[in-house]
Amino acid sequence: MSSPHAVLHNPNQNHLLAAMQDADFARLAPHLEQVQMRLGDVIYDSGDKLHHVYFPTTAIVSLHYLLENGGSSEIAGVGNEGVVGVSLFMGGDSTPSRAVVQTGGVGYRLKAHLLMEEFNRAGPVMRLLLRYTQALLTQMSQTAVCNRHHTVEQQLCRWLLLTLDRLPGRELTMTQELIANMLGVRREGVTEAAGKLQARGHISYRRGHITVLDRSGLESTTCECYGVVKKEFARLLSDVRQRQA
Amino acid sequence: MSSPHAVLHNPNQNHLLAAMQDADFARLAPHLEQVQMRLGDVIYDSGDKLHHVYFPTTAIVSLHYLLENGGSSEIAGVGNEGVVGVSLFMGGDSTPSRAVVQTGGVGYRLKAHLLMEEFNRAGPVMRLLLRYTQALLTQMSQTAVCNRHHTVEQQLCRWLLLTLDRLPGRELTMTQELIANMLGVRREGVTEAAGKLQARGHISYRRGHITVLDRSGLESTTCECYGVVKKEFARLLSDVRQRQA
DNA sequence: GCAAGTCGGTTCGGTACCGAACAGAGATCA
DNA sequence: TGATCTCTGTTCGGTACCGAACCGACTTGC
Repeated sequence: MSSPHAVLHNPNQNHLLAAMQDADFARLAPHLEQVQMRLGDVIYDSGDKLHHVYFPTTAIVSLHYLLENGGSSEIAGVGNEGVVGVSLFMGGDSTPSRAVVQTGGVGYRLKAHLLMEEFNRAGPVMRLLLRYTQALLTQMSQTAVCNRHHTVEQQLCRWLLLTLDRLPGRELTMTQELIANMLGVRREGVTEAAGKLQARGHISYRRGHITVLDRSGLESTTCECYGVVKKEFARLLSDVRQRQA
Repeated sequence: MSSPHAVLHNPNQNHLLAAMQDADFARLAPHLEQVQMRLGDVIYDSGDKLHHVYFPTTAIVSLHYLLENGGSSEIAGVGNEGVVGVSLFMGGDSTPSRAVVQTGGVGYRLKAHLLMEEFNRAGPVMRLLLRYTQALLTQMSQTAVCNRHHTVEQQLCRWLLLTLDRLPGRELTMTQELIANMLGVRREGVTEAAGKLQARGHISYRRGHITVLDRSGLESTTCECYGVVKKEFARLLSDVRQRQA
């Protein structure tokens, strides 16, 4: 913490790390390694053995699945509310999915065996990580239902809101092509949906930059899935104490 | 185990129970309560506090999500390979989903606080349950991707195969209407897909009874999702020791 | 053996999304 | 300034699935 910029990037910007009790955090802190996570970086690929877990602060990571025929879909997203690599402590060393950086930024990583040592104390840190995993599980199942039943426009709103919640401002850097990959639809579908949202004054965008003008407009257009996920995250992780940076 | 039928219904028919070490199982066994699980029974509903966990042996339970507009989808299925109620030990007392009996049969239930006592020993039982949850997580994410990218026919094959794997014979008692609810599609879609499968000689059916005639035919028609889920379950739960009944 | 209920087959029009292709506008860099 | 690349807008035909409706066949129970 001797860097003059330490206050700008701090592990406590990650909600899980901030929620740990001081004694627990103190054990881990010396081993937290700040990493730049660049757009497109593959944190781990399908079947990879995990060597680290990542606690994003300003970065956002997308958990993806790539099909044999080239199609893909986002299964869940992980930002400063969570951790990338839950399969490590769940006991499978790997998953059939892939984790890609969706919004560049900073995160903190921890060597796998150090996290496992902490997890195996079977104390508050373990319970926190399991509660987070439960919330992740809700996000995944909601995605499954949403993919089946809701329109591209609704899903786009859901995705924008979930992403916005993980960012400080109200602008996101993201092309329609990339969003299409996330949602598992064609780019044209995103263009059309985004066009409608812009026409209604909910967002404005230009070449890879989307600005949310009317958040409540998005909330009224999206499906119930956004609210369910948010509520479940709040329910499961609300009681956590937040250490200040 | 004094009943003459004890050998017909035994907790060890559930793979998780059978995989426990003798000492662990011995602690739980006296508290395992055999229950008849009837088609349509709601094990728990969205938001319900869990009082028991259920280890199905011959029954199959479907984890469902019911949308505001009446639509629904299966998120995952649980048979003799698993346990219903993972959110208990994951630390949320409830989930936003619902668990419904999809195929009637027998299961064994355990009071919530007894499972938690065992889980909190942080030993092999905990690790087993977490590994199972990881496999469940794979099933859910695969469902999400499958819903987006694959045809009703492929998904029907996936569903038939996964259900078949949990049953002793090759016949399942299930109307097309119920299957449609599982997959989150219209009944007509299931009728059409099932008709094609029957025309090709893969299955035959009549009024609520489906017989699989050519398993490998289904396997060649289904999408990759079936294989991924099966492989992941095998990978995560293969090393378990099976106690004989 | 008849009535009532359940299950499966079929049809029709409508629509959301796909796949491919192309055009223009903004960015980037020589 | 012009060449090139990326990102967005638009079009066209095709298709998988939806929503509603209806009918026949089988099952069950009186």
